[in-house]
Amino acid sequence: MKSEPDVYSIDDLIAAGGPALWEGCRNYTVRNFMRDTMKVGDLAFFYHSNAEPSGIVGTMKITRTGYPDPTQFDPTSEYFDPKSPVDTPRWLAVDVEFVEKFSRTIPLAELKELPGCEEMLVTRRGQRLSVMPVTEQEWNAVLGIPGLRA
DNA sequence: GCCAACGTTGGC
DNA sequence: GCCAACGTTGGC
Repeated sequence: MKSEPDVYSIDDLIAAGGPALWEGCRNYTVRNFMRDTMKVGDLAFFYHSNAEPSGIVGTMKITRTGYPDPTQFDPTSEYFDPKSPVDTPRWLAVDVEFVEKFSRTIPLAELKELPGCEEMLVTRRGQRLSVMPVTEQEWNAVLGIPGLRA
């Protein structure tokens, strides 16, 4: 799950001290992931995009899935969507809870070189989804990097 | 700041 | 329902 750290970083999630709304996704593929694929208890990587460097910074847990994103109905929110019907909300959100912050960022370039992550979606050229699935093999390959928990 | 990739919109 | 134009993402 990607977020620009200038907007919302893993430190912001830590500071939340508990489950936090993962809001503002306005892409139908991501919406469908939130609705159909993500389950309570699932683990996720926290990825900083548009960062220096961009990469994985830690992990979190999904604590609530696929419910209407309240920001779509909030005219004061930058994510307000006046075309979303109140009775059939167009956009969904999930709640996430901080699990772990790594000792360093794992940059995108390192992910591309990491054995077991050759097919990892986030490393694919042109891949712009803010939420995408990770295989167990990829998960284990990242967590197997020495020294992340130093 | 550039630009490739690709999702979305809207005319027809 | 096609597809060109447009907008956004996000690495570099």
